[in-house]
Amino acid sequence: MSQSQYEQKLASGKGNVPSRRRQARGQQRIQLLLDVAEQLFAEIGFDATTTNAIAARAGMSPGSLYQFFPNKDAIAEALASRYLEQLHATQAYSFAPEVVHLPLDALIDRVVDPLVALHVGHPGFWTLFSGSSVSPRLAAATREFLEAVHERAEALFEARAPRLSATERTRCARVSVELIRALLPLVVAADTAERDAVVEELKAAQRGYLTPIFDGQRLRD
Amino acid sequence: MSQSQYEQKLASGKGNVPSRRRQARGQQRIQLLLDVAEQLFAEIGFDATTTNAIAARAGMSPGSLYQFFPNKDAIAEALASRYLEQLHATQAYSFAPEVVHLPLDALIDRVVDPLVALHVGHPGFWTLFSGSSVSPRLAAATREFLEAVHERAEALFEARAPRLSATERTRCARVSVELIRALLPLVVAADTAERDAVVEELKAAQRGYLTPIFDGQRLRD
Amino acid sequence: MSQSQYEQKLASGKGNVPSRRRQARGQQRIQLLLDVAEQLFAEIGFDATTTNAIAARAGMSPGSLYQFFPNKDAIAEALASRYLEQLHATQAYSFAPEVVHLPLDALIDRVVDPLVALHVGHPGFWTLFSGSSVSPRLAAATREFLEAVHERAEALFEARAPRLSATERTRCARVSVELIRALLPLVVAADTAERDAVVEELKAAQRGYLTPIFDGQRLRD
Amino acid sequence: MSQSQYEQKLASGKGNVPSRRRQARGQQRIQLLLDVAEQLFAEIGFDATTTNAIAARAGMSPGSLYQFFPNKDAIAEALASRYLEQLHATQAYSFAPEVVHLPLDALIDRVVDPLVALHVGHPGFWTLFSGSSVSPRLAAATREFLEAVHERAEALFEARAPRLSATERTRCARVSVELIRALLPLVVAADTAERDAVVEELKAAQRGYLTPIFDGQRLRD
DNA sequence: TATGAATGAGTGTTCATTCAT
DNA sequence: TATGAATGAACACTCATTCAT
Repeated sequence: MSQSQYEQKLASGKGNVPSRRRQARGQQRIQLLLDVAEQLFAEIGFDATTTNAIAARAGMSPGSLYQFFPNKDAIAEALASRYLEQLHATQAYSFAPEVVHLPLDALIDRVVDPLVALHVGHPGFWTLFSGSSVSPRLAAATREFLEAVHERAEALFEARAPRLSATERTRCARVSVELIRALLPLVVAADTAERDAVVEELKAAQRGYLTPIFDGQRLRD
Repeated sequence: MSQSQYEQKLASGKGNVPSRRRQARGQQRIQLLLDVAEQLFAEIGFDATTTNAIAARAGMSPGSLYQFFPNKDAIAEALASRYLEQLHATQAYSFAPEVVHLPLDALIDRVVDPLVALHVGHPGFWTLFSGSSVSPRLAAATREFLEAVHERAEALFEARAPRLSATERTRCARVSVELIRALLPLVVAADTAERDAVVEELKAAQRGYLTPIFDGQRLRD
Repeated sequence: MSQSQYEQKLASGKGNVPSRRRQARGQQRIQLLLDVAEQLFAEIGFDATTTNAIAARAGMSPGSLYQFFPNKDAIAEALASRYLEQLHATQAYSFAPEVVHLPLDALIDRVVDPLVALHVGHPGFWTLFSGSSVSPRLAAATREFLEAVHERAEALFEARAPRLSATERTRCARVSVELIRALLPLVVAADTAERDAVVEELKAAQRGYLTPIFDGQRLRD
Repeated sequence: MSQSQYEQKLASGKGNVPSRRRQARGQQRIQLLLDVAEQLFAEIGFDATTTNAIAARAGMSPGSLYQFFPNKDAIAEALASRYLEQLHATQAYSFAPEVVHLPLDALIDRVVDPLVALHVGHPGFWTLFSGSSVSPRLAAATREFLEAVHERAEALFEARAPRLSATERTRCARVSVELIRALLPLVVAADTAERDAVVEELKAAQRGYLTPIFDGQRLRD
C-alpha cells in the first residue's frame, strides 16, 4: 500500500502529469514527514504529537502536511504500513521453505536477527502499536499482520513438533512469537555495547522454550 | 507513596480537622475515582479518557475530582502507586528469604502466580506503563520500582547461579523479569479457559531460560 | 423542539437536578447566544460568522457556547426553530376556520400583518433561509414549513375559488404565498416612516392578484 | 465594467504586447472560469465553492485562475458584471421609448419575458445577489444597478400614472420591480412543463398590481 | 465540601493566495 | 504564461482546570 492513495487530484485535467522531479520531491517530503513523525511519536507519544509540530520539525507548513496525508491517523497508518512492509520482507526471509530443516540455533538466528535490526533502526516505533488511541485501521492492520506471523510460526511448529495438538501448537506458536516481540524493547533500550549480549539472552530464552517442544518431550496437554 | 499527598490541608487556625467520618468518605471517593479511572484507561487509553468522564462515571462532579487530585497525571500516578504497593506486597512474598532454596518449579510458581493474579484483577492496567504520554513522575516511579525488582531478582541469581559474572547476573536477571512482564498481557488477553494453559507456557519459558543458568552450564560470557 | 436536546449529561447521577436558578441562567444564556447569532448572521452572513465571534459578542467563552450547542449548524437550526415556532403561532391565527368567510381585505390583513410584525422584529433573519451553506436539516425544516403554509393557502383557495382546477389551485396558492414572502425583505429594509406604506402596497399587490381569482373570473387553465 | 480590469498589464518597455491570439485565449479562459464558477455557486453556494475547485473544474491550475482574478470576490463581481451587462441589454429593449404607449399586457410581456429568459439561462445565479458574505463591491454594484432599473420604472410610471405623487411613484415602481424579481426564483425552480404557467401567474400578479394604478383609481396617498 | 457552569489555550484541519519552476 | 506545491492565518471544536454558588 503506497501513499499515492492520499493524492487527491481535484481535476484529472489533461497533461498535468507531474514531472519526475516533482514526484521525487513529493516522495522525499513524505518520507521526511514520516521520519519526523516517527521521531516525535517515539519521543512524546502519538497523542502528544501535534500535526503542526510534525510539519514544523519537517520544515514545512501544516497545509503541506495535509497535501500528503488526509489526517493525523493517516500518518500513523502510513508509518505502520512502511514498517509492516519491511517486516513482511524479513518474514519472507525468516520463514523461507528451507528454514524448516535448519538446526534450532540457525533457525532462531534467522528469525531474530532481522527483527532486531529492524527495531534498532526504528527505535520507539513500537509506540505506534501499543498506544490505545491509534486509529482502528491501524489496530486492524497490526492484528492482521500478527495473525500472519502466528500462522507462519504455527506452520513451523507443525513441521518441527508434529506431535503437538492443534490447540497446543497455536498456543506455543503465539507464546514463542510474543517472547521475541516482548523482549525487543529491551534490546532497543540497551546501549550498543550491551545490545549483542541482550540479543544472545533473547535467543537463549527462545532456545530454552523451544528445545523441549521440538524434542517431543512435551506430550501431555 | 500514598495518595494522601494530594489532600490539600490548608491547616488554618480554626478547627477544620476533618471528622473521622469525613476522612473515610474521602478515602472511599478516592478509591472510587481510581477504580473508574482504571476502567476507562483500560477501555480507551489514558489520553482518550477525559477527567470529566472519570468524574461522571464515578457519579461526581469534575470539581470534586480536583479536590482529590491536582491534575490528570496525578490520577495515573496514584493508580500506579496503588498498583505498585500491591506489587510490593507480592514481592515480599515472592522473594522471601526461604525462597532461595526452593526447587526451580516452586520458585517460579511463587513469583509468577501472584503477578498473574494481580494483572488479571487489574486488566489493562499495563496501559499506564507503556503509554508514552504519561507524566515523567509516573515514568520515574515505574523505573524505580523495576530497579527494585531487578535487584531482588539479582539477589536470587547471586544465590542460585554464583558463577555468573556481575554483568551477566544483572543482564540475566533483567531478561528473566522482562520475560514475565512481557508475557503478562498475553495472559490477561486470554479468555478464562485458555488462561491457565498460557500461564503454564509462561512458566515453561521461564524454566527453559533459567535451567541452564542455574545449572551452571553457562560459563562463557 | 426545545434546545434541551443539546444538553449532554455525561452522568445521570442521582440528585444532580439543576436548581431553578441555574436552569433559568442557562435559558438566558441560550437566548442571548441566539440573539447575538441572529445579529451576526444578519450583518455578515452565516459563513462569515465565527463561533468564537458569537461567544465573544455574547460575553462568554467558546467553550460555553458549545455547552449549549453541539456545533455551529445547531445554532442556525435553533434560531430557525425559534423563528418557525413563532411563525406557526401566527399561522394558527391567520388561517383559523372563520377566516374563510372574511372579506378579502380583512383576510389579507390577517395573513400579512403578523408576518410583517415577525420579520420586522427579526431583521435579517431571512439570511438563514436563503443561504446555501446552511445545514441540510435547516433546509429540510424550511421546506417542510413552507409545504405546510402552502397547504393551508390551498385550503383557503379551495373554499374561495372552488372552480379552479387542482393544478391551478396549487400554483396560485404558491404564487400568492411567494408574493408575500418575496416582498417582506423590502418591508424590513424600508425605514420606519416608509414601512407602513410599503406594507399597503404589498397588500394591494396581493389584492390585485387574488381578486380576479376569487371572483371566478379565471376559468381557463 | 468589463473583466479586463483584472488583467495585470505591467506595460514595461519590452514588446510584451500580447498577440491577438493570446488575448483571445485569455478571454476564453476567463469565460470558462466564470461559467464554472456560476455552476458551482449555484450548486453549493459562494462560500462553499473553493477557488481550487473552480480552477480544477475549469481544467486549469489555481495559479492560472489568479492570473485573471485578483481574488475570489473578483470572480463573483465579474460574474455579476457579466450578468448585469446582459441585464442592461434587456433593459434597453424593455424600456425603449415606444414602450410607454403599449397596452399593459404587451408592456408587461416586454419587461418580463427577457428577464425570465435570462434567469432560466443562468439558474441559481440569484445566489450571488442574496448571499450576505459577498463583497461590498458586489453589493454596491447590485444596488447601483437596481437604482437604474428603478429609475426607468419610475419614468414609465410618470408617463402612465401621472397623478401619482413623487413619493408614491417611487414606492410603486420599486414594489412593481421587486414583485418580478421576487417571483423569478419560483420561475427558475419550476420544471419546464410548469414554467410557462408560473410566468403567466407572475404576469397576472403584475397586471393585478398595476391596473388600478395606471387606471388612475389610486388617488389618495 | 460539593457542585457543575464557565473558561480559554490549544488541536486538527481548510483554503485563499503566492511563487519557484 | 502556466503550473501546482507550498504557505499560514484562521476556523470549529475540545477538555483540563477553576471558581462562584
